[in-house]
Amino acid sequence: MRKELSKQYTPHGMEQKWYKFWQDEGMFLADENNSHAKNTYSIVMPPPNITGKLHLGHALDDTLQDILIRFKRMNGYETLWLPGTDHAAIATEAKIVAKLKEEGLTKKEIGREEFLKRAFAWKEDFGGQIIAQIKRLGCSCSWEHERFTMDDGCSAAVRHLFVDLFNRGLIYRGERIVNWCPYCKTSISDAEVDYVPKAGNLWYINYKVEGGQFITIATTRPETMLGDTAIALNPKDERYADLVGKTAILPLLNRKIPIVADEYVEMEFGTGAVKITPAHDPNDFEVGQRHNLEIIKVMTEDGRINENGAKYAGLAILEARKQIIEDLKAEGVLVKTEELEHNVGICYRCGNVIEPLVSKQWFVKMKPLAQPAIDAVVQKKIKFVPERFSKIYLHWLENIKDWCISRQLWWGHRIPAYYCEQCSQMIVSEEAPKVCPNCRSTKILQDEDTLDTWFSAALWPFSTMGWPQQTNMLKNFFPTNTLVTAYDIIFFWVVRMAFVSLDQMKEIPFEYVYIHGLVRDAQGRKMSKSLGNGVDPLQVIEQNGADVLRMSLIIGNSPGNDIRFSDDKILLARNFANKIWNAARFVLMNISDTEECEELNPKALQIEDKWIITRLCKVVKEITANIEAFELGIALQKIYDFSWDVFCDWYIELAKLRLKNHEATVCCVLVNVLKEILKALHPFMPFITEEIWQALPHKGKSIMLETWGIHFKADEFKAEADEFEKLIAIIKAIRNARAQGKVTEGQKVNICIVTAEEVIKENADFITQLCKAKSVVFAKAEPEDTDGAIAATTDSARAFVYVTESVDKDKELAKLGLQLEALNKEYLVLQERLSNPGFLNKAPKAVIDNYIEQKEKLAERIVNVKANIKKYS
RNA sequence: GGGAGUAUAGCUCAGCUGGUAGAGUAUCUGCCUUACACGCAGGAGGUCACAGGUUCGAGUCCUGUUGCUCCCACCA
Repeated sequence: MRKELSKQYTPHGMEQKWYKFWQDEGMFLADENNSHAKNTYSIVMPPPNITGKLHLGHALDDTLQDILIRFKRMNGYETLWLPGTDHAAIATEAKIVAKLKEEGLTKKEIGREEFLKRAFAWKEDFGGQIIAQIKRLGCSCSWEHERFTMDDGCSAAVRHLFVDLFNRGLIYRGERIVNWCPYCKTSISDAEVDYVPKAGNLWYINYKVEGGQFITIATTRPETMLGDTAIALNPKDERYADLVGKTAILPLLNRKIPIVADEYVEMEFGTGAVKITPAHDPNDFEVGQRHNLEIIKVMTEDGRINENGAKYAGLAILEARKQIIEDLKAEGVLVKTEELEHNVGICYRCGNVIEPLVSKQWFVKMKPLAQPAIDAVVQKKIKFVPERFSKIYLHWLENIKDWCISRQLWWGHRIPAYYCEQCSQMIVSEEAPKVCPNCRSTKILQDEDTLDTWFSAALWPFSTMGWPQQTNMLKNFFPTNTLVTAYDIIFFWVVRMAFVSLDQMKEIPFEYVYIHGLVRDAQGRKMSKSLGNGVDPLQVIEQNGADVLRMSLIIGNSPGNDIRFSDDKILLARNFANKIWNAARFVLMNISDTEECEELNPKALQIEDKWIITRLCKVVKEITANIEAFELGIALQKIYDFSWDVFCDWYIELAKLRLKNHEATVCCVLVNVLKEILKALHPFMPFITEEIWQALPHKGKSIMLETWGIHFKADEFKAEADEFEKLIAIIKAIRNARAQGKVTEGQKVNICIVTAEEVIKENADFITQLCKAKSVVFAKAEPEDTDGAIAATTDSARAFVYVTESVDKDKELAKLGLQLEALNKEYLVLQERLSNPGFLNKAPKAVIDNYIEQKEKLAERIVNVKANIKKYS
């Protein structure tokens, strides 16, 4: 049915309408029982966390995936795009703690149970919001399979994995140095520590050595000396050769500590002598292990000095530092103080300084798990796009340390380890034991800690498909085909999915890892809350539509590279949407209600039809290859260029001539080419393409279900299409000549063309039309009279443009008079509105700005018209 | 200290396997030719960071230098 389209593209309304339609009609459904295994395509959506709103990074990530999944769906694949949300342990817990604080409450006061209740309520609120926002973007996820990292199935998978790794000796519990955040009161993994340069001091302190000598050490953290259990020197350091093996006296506490030799000490730094605090420094811990040193913890978990710190006990770290410096000065052992800028580890979540400290934690033994994950990438079973990111992945795995998986948080998967209160027996099991297998006691407590968020995230590609059950979905859709994610998440997530999948499934979790960059602001800065430079994607959707947001994120985007998001891009996308919209409007205005344009009759085609079809086939073929190679930015650019420069600027202009006679073939070509453009564009801009599609005569239900690719044979008309380019070339040259010769639109010209090309001679009407000519004649040789003519030359033709008439002044003046009148009227209307206080107060700012802009443009035009009137009178 | 990216029109960036430099925007000239002024036609604007090399031919490949960005490690 032919429908009227409004003059300008307005997305409002169409998005909800079509999204609901697609979903109601079950178009996103993945048939998990489909056994045509070769014909399936699956993507696992990186689950957004439930702490916040959709940001542009998500929007980009999800748009890329939606393009791929829609493309594959149109290519006939059974597709599964499995969505979900992540509980984001530490981040969510921090938010809830902050909210409690507002109410004057603490975690401990309300207790674990109540805390979890609140956390789940939070999930209901915000988890739902982010899903709604993803739908708003147009993402065609398989929503009936939506998952959450802490739902029953995923939780069971987590316990299964933990128990399995534990039973195989790959999970152990031990005292190790961990990164401790005194604010979040939990350990965090190495990857969660950020290092920032900070101005600090390097203090030089004399330690007395037995026998009366002194040895000077340098430190940036003097308070840790309370836990010193040795001094270390480099074995090659001749300055101190005689000191190794002797005993030093720790100032303030007067503890006797050994002097040891260790390669770790750099002779050039400080004095070449290092105090060793195994409990509070990762390197010192290792030195301690090598030399069998005592480990003395002097810090509490909330960042204070503990009872081992003698008189300093109870002081916060910085207070203790101050006091200790004072006391060292008083004792006369503080030799000097230097300023030193050094890197300080901070918690990636709360920004507070990390204190390394020894504590009992759960770890995953990484070496045996890492190797298969390394092999998978080396052997190109898992392929990174762009390839260079595999280096980051490999480098990380080759230097991996054991993974600390326990967190002292409440929000998360509780560690499935249980302790008998009576006999201290530890039981690790998927289900909580009722009685102790050792002493039959029923007093059993579960480990207080929860697991690192990434422990459950590592299972995501298959826990979401029902693992550890052997489901049909797993059989048909696992391993998944593609993972789309940003490069900043490679260590956190990609690596962990890889080794867990290879260990548990004996298969890679995905074949391609498509890495995209970060979305930055117009100045290239990271978008962040503190800078306030974040662009809210929802607002962009509100103002311009999801299609425009999607296009502005994809255009000019190449794999792995960051993109800058700017108003220019939005404008580009909006203008393009409007262009397509109007091209469709034009086609609809020119076809009759009963037009049947399903099939093209090759015999009825004119040369320009064959030309556009050939160009179309070529471009669709290229676009297909681009999408398959993940070059989505290029693919979209090609659709843009073809639609605008080829279809609109040339074919529609050429078609106008034939449309005067309501010729059926040209209508048919217009409709069919437009349809092909819409199909190619659909993965990128799903809503506008569906809206237009539904307005066109068609048999299908939705453009989503159309088959990708062109129905015509690509090379059939190639020779004629090439011929046609010659006509285009001469038209361009003549237009150029007109402009160079300052021939205005109003001035008619006669054109004489010398050419041997039939294609030019036969299509003189097009030249008349597109070059605004009065007449076009052909000559065998260059005309004798070329005085005043402007020449235009191409490879195959030479044209002479004669300006035959000067501008008819009276006619021109009359026209300009009318124009001026109309413009003035329009101007007055705008001015009136803009001086109306009611309007100014109530209308949205965007509307007012638009009016002001329009008014300015009108004023400019009025000035121009007035100038022209002056010119002619 | 190790590694990676990047350097192309005033600005923001494309440019895949080497073959006559592209887009958007800004700018200049003409246009309300009614699908679209969110538009049309035309123009100006680039030693493709620098220096070498391979090649008949290099923005593209190799080596080096410089600037910017990022990642990893680490600084007692």
